[in-house]
Amino acid sequence: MKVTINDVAKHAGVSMKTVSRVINKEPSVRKKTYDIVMQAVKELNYQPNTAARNLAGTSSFAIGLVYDNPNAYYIIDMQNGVLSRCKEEGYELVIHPCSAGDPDMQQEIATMIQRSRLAGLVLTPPLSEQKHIIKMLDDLGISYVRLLSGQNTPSEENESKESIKNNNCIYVDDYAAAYEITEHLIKLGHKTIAFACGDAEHKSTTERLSGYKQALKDHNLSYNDSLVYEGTYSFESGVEGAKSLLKNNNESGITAILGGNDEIAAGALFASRLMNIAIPEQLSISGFEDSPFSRQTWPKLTTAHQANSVISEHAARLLFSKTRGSRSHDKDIITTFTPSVVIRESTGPAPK
Amino acid sequence: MKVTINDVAKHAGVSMKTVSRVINKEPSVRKKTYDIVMQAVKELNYQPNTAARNLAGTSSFAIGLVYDNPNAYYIIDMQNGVLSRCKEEGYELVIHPCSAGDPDMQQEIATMIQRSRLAGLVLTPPLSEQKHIIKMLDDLGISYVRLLSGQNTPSEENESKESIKNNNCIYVDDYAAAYEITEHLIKLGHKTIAFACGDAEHKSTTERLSGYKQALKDHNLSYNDSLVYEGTYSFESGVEGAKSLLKNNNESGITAILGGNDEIAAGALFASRLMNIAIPEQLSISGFEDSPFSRQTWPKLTTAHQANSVISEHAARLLFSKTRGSRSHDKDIITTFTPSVVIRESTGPAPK
DNA sequence: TTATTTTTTGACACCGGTATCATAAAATAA
DNA sequence: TTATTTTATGATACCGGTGTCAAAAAATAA
Repeated sequence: MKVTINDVAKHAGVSMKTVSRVINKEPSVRKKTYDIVMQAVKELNYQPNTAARNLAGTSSFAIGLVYDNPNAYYIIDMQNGVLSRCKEEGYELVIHPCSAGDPDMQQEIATMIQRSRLAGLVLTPPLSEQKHIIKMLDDLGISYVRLLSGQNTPSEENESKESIKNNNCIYVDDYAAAYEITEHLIKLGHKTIAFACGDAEHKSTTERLSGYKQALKDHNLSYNDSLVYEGTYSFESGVEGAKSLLKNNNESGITAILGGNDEIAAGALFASRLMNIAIPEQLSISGFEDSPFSRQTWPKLTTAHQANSVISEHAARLLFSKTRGSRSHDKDIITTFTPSVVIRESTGPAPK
Repeated sequence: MKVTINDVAKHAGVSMKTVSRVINKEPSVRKKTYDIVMQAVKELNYQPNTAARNLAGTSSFAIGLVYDNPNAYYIIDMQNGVLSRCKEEGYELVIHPCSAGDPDMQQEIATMIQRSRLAGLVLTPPLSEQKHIIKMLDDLGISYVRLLSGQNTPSEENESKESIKNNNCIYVDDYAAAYEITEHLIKLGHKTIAFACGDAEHKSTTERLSGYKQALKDHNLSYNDSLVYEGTYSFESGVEGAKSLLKNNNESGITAILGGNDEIAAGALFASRLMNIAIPEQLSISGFEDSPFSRQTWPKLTTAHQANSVISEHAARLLFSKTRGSRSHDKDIITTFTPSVVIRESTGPAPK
């Protein structure tokens, strides 16, 4: 019934260690031997037992994906990207949702690592941005890859002496994307552009805000605190944000709202409906992320496309390249992604 | 650094087998011994190594969740529900997205089971409804739990002689829910109610359709094929469905559309906007599932609430109850869930 | 050809638990 | 109290691989 490495060895007429070498693609196995073994593997349909490998080996064949993010689309994309890489490498994925609020989250993560003997971890924001988590992982001596908002400029991480290494990060350049999308609005003639931010604890929030500010500056538009609504990355926050920004019959004269993400934008859209404001005729609204969401609102959202599953796949690549010998070529790993603007129907020329 | 069962045994002054008994809650351990061991476990912060347990034991400490469903909200809920139970029981979860189209999906699932020595599987629709999958699992002799649309009536599964057992299913009574939601519309005075269906391969589609039909019948409304649009469980299908149903300036005189799920309903909403139809004044639209989605449309969707994470948690319970001794009390397991109507703003009295 | 180096292969001890079955201790019966 | 039954505990052989290191084979040098 179940085929073990010994069966394969016998079938191929070699020792089990040789089979082990073959399935692990270790060097110094003669081509001929390799072929014979692979043949046997195929004929018997051998599947190495993960538990045994994990137990015997120094590093296990499983990595973890830790997230604290309520955005289902985002999470699914992350999972799928990492998963596809895992499959490629014959690894298992242990998913671990958690909530930052939880006081024993750290303990929980540590427990998970120990129990499953994880070879590494992929961390998504905002967890990836929390120093105490990083510190814990460093102390544990486990390798990990962080998904981060920002650019890959070492100087920026000025965490002084004990500087957190930045060769294990995948960056999403939210700054550039926000700049681009703001510029898009400016080019449409908008002069009073508001920004409905996401959670302050996400670095992406400040990155996107900076890009927005810089774009305004570069186009000689003045920045105004009152045009920034500090909320969270949620639909509800988008609703509240829009209401707040457009209060008193839009006394600020806002003609465009940049949403911190698609959900915020959708919320703003919703609020606009409540207030009887026509989109995009009276008000332009743009999102961020290009989740399926953005195609299901009315009107469809202009947004910045972020290829989450690709990003997470590269995160996994990076992790594997550090974990085992660099089986996957480091050269193929992209470490900085810049979302690109996707123009749909929620933005249009500024009203007269 | 890492604590093994032997360390605990030494610390507690017992044999490692006794420790094993304690952590597995096996009977016949004296209370006193139990306490001593638990004390040691705590003091050393011992975490049993999953790989070792999987390898040594007859059944492993991991279950799998297999799904082929593009609905992110649904999947996340499923995962979280199962995961919470796994945590409780000290199991790992291996997630496995797959696509029914894939010809070697069966092989893939078999491989996964073998590699990870899974103790069991939770199957979500539509996979849970595919006979060849079930057959394969039966042949493999692996235990599994199916999430199914329907009621727990043995007679219904008339798969003849080799009758598939139905003591390993969790049912969602879509029939009853559809009946209820249709009745809601009827009571609002609607007489021409259309139904935009989901995928034919989902049993939920036929269940919901039956409920809809029965409600019409019980209220002396005639059923009409032309009022049923056969689509898929997607936003786009909702758009197309509504367009098709309301064609020629709504020649059929439809006053309400029942969406097969929330996405379809959202799509129908979208289409209505395109056609300048006011919701709910001119047309009522209802969804199904109560995903976060349904609260983020304009107007918010009347729908049938389905507690996916609770459902999947019970699926996991059921699986565990079959896998190991019934540590969790079977009595606590709910095997049939009936979604309940949630009334929001997308439905209203039928227009004159 | 033989000696030497390098490459390929294999024997065997683990990894950290669980399963089995024998043994010791406690409970009950005589 | 002693014999008998029941219950709690321990000794030890695995589970299916990987890591180490030594032996065998092949390649190269002498």
